[in-house]
Amino acid sequence: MSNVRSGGTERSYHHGHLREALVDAAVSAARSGGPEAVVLRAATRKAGVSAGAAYRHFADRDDLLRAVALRCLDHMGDLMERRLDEAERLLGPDGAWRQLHVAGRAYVEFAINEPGWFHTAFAIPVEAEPRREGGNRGLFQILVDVLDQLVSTGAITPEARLRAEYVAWSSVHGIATLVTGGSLRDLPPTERDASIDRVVRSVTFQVDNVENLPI
Amino acid sequence: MSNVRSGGTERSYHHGHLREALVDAAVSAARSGGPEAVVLRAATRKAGVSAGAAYRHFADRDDLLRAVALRCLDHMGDLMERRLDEAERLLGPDGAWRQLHVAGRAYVEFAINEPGWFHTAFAIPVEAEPRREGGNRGLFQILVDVLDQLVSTGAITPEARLRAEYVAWSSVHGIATLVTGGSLRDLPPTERDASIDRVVRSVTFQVDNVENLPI
DNA sequence: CTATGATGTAAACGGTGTCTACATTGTAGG
DNA sequence: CCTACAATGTAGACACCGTTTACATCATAG
Repeated sequence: MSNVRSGGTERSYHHGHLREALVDAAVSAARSGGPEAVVLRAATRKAGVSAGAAYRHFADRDDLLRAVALRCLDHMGDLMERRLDEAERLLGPDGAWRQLHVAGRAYVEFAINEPGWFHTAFAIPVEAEPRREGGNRGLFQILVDVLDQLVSTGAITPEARLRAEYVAWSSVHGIATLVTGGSLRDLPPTERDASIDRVVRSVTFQVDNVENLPI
Repeated sequence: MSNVRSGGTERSYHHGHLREALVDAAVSAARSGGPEAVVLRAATRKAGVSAGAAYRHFADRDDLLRAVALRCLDHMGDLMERRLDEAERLLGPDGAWRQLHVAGRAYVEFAINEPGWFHTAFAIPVEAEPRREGGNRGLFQILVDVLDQLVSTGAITPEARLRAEYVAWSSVHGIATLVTGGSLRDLPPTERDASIDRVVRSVTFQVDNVENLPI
């Protein structure tokens, strides 16, 4: 069990932490190259192990990709938790609205600063809600909590709360994907940021209003 | 020039319409398999031609993928034009709002009925606005036109028009990707449809309101 | 009718995911 | 303490992929 000495490259026949080593390598590759950069053989090479060894820990490439996607989602959740913590915590409806806004901005911030990880996070479907390893609640749960607070502070009615997660998530996820590699990928940065701001702000109206449709 | 007789499989040394044949094959594969199913060698095989022949018409695989993506975007534009034509054409603001709604629904309808094509359409960046081959205006232009009508009919103010394409597109594109293969991929169909409806309807408020933000 | 450019072929290269038969090792039970 | 077994890693193969190169065939302009 004591073969992976930090500082020495020697290792016995068994690696010891191969699974993590493979995920580490793949996550690092995905950071710059996105999901396409998650390649089994490259990961085993970086871990100093033969190609077949990977199959002792993953069923196939998609299985590795899923593990990598989970890590990316974790990083994303971490940033969102951090941004929510940093935001001064107003009480009442204004505070709840502010949280929704901060969460949305953090989502897009992550996508822009870590496009490789962002695209990898959504490159493959991942089980509904596998137990979080890290300390964060997970993207969807964060959103749910924020929206619930909107109701409990009286900012919106329970009717408006219905399916509000889909509405909010769609907007933010949409602008994030369009702006990072999507059709809006080469908007001038200032125009890009203004658009993001406009979208994130407009989520308010999507969530708030629920009647009086002109159609 | 007369070697590809419909009905006979014989063909002379030169194919005649190889480029189109390759795109056809790849588009057909993408329909069921998405962008991953666009593979050069498979396309050449289906066209009855050697692998290298593809490089007389495409610089590399991505070049073929781009051509396929263009065709997918075309199909998408066709559906949207059709749905807009079918919708009874009210005059004034109500008609303009209705057009926006119909366009949004058609976008998501295409994504759900042709997920392979939908994902392929956005799998690779395609030049800003390459001249449309087909009869349709292209996704972005359709959206722009619809939004412009919102202004000209007095449905919204010119200030609300600013960057409205990003707002509307984000919502619709977001729900479309989340629901087809994304994190919302296995929502029960009725819940899924209700969510889509909620999102598309809420675009109205995003576009309409532009002030009085609670934050 | 012939030279030339366009188009297709054959064969090879390195890379990939995946499988199978085998080698090594940690460890639980005698 | 030893040994059988389960876990883990290796070597080598297979089929497939994208891409390149040298060559073959053909349509057509002059």
